[in-house]
Amino acid sequence: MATSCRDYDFREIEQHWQAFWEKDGTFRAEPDAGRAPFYVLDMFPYPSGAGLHAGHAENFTGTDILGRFKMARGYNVLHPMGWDAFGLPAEQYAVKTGVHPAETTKTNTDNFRRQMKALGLGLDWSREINTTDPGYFRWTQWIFLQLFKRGLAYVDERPVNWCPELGTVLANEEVIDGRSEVGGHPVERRALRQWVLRITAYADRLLAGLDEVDWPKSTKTKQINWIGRSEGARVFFDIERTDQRIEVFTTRPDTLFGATYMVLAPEHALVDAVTTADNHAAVEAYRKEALAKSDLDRTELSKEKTGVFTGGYAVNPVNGRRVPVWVADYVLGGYGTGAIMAVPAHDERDYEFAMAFGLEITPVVALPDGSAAELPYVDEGVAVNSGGFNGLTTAEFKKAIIQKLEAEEHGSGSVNYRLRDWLFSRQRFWGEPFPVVWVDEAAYRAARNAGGEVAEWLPPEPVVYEAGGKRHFALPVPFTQLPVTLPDLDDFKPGGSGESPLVKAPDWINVWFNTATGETLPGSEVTEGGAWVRARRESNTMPQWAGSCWYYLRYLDPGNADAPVGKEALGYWGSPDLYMGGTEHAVLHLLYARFWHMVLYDAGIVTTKEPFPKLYHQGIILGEDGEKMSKSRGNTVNPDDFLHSHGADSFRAYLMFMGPLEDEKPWKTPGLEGLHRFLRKVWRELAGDSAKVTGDPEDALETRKLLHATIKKVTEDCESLRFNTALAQMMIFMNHVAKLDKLSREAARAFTQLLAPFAPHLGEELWQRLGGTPSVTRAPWPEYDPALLVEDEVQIGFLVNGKPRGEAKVPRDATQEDVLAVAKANERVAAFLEGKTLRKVVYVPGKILNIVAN
RNA sequence: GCCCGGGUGGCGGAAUGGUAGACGCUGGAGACUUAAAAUCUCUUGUCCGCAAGGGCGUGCGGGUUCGAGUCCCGCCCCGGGCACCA
Repeated sequence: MATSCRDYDFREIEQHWQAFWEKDGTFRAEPDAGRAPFYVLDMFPYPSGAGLHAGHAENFTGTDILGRFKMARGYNVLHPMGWDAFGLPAEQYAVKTGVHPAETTKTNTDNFRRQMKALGLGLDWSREINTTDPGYFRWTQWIFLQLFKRGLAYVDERPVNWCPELGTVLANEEVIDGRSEVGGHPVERRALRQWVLRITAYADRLLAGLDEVDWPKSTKTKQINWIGRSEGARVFFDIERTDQRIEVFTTRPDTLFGATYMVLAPEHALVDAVTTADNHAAVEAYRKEALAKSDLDRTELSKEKTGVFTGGYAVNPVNGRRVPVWVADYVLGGYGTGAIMAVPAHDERDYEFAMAFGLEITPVVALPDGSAAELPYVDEGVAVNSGGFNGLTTAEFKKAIIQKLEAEEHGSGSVNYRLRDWLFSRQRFWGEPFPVVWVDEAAYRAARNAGGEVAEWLPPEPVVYEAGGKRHFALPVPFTQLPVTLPDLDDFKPGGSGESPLVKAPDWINVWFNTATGETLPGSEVTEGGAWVRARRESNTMPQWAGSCWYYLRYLDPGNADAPVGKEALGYWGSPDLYMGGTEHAVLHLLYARFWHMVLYDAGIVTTKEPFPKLYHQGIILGEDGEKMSKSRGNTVNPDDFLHSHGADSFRAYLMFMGPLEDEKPWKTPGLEGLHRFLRKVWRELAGDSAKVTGDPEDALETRKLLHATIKKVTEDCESLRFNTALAQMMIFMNHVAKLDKLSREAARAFTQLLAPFAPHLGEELWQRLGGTPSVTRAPWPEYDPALLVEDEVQIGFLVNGKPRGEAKVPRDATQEDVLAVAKANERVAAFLEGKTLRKVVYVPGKILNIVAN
């Protein structure tokens, strides 16, 4: 039943059809072998307290239009939604107010869901997922076990932002200019035990896979740069008077003869071994100072190079020269080997350092023509001062020197990555607990020897850390014991020692653990011996990225209790046909998710190498002032306001009409009013009291032609997500209809179908009023008749020497001679040709005739 | 500094190498109305001109082409990412 409103009462219409979709189950998706699947996926939102913002609305409207369009084209469309609901804001709110993060999450997701329904999004709510739901994170933990078992998860001491005043670790975004965002307390670097995932083991696959996906070029480039593969060589330099050697990575092994000193990063393990007694105090002081600096300070204060001589020397393996070893913070501990051979003649940083400290500079590369280059010269050239290698080009030299190094066991060809392993733990409450307990060595051996559930998930090498003179061994909480849920807490303040608030639940953190079955009991219970050992749970939680790394799989089979996703569901739906979201996730989320997908591929869970074959970014919507929306600027756009004042259909249509979906563009409320006017006009022409659709007249040829041109344009534009030009074409059609006295029912229905994905409520209402059966999304999409798009007469522009001088309609198949005759007869053209000799004529049928004359 | 995008009317934007500015907004003039709203009509790049029409115009400078917003070379500016990555 349509509504009975006489005017375009969008409030009544929108409510009515939202209720219909819910009752009808219009967007419920079930596998159907008879229909081709189409899976359209949005980056699921973090349900913040602020509610849906304009960017969300743009993102979800775009995918909704595509989904509805594909439904009408006969596809079985899956368009699901869910919540990336673990994360910092809910926890911070809990610390402040005592409200449990789960409660905040519930409130916020309810609000988001309400807003999405009010936007008229055709989503399958039966598949809604939430990363904080134990039924969901049970599988997040299971995937962690897969990583753990494969040796891809390990623990390491890593520096974090530690705020002594707050007694907590801070995320980078909580630190502003070296002080805590809350309270402005000083923040320092402090090494804490962390879980790390070995993403670097997949660096080459992550790089190679980019060739196989249809992604925006800029996003691929960002990932390529982030992975940062570089080819070069590892070279060993023996340290004088010790049996140790320093390993360096260089992309320019051809400059080895120019290595006149070496630099170790302050955190390098061999600093003590190299440093002589005389220099010990100075080196130690420098080291302390450097390590206290944050990454930011270390790079920002880097205008002048600093460093200190260790007093030690190493030996250049190619020429036996003694080279002094320095410590300087311009060498990064985390990249390469944390040590470099310095070639000041051919590296700007080394040059600057050598100049500052008066170190030797030996040029070993000359310009390609053999003449001396101005230093520092960092490009390729020909070798000089390089013994038997003189005269070789850079490329030849690289090959030759790597052979020599390998033969003499002083080095080898090598590949290095900028990509670091993924720091995977957070000292927070509101995240997935790790399915891990810590035990002593005896318990570890017991679990290993028991060969039970626990042993099944153990990695080949134990994961171990040392503290308080003891070694702690990680045991997996096996799959059968998942999920490991969060304990009840009413105080979410940090633990104070740098540990998460979870340590405040003594019976949760300290447990009895069964080394055979993996069962746990509260530590305070009296437990019999046998396989039961004392254990301490991992107190860290996983980062927010974890839940979002695999949610696209869970949508396919959200209720499955036996697997993260069933083979059948995965086989039917496959990968998302389109993944839409903002560019802010171009690197991290999309890289982490690809990494997990590859691990799941190796584990035989998924059958595709890449999770997201086609990716699209919607552009940022700026405030009315052309600046980024922000509360402090007061230029935010709240969808709720406009849904109420202009309606969801107008809001959606305007969002799509603003410009290309992927472009950054400013919001303009008068523009929204324009689209609202357009929809009102559609109502007036097709459904209002003065509607044109009465009786059933035959449309004039011109109207039919325009309708079919519109069907073609809208169809093609929907396929390629050019929604702005699709709407422009629909406006052209309506402008034409406005001039008519009557319009056929058939044409009105076809137009309604074209409009329906954009303005779905109005679409359903008109569709029913025009005699259709809801939902309009189930009616087959209109086809255009190509014969109607062929014009008998075409407009030709006349150009004289490339400048437009007139135009005329000519028969479609007119010859160049015919058209030239018409052009010459044109007054303006004739005037420009007067007194000139015709040199050349270019005729492009249907477009232009260019007469070249002088 | 390096790597990506992008510069078109008053504004958002449109244009397979083929008549630049579709469509929308804004502004101006008018119609309808007692009035307003709504709606409709005309107009709206710039300069010259009463007009017909003409000159100039897609960040700047060159080039290719019968023809360039579109392709090539060199700059400038804006946005984003990375940033001592050896």
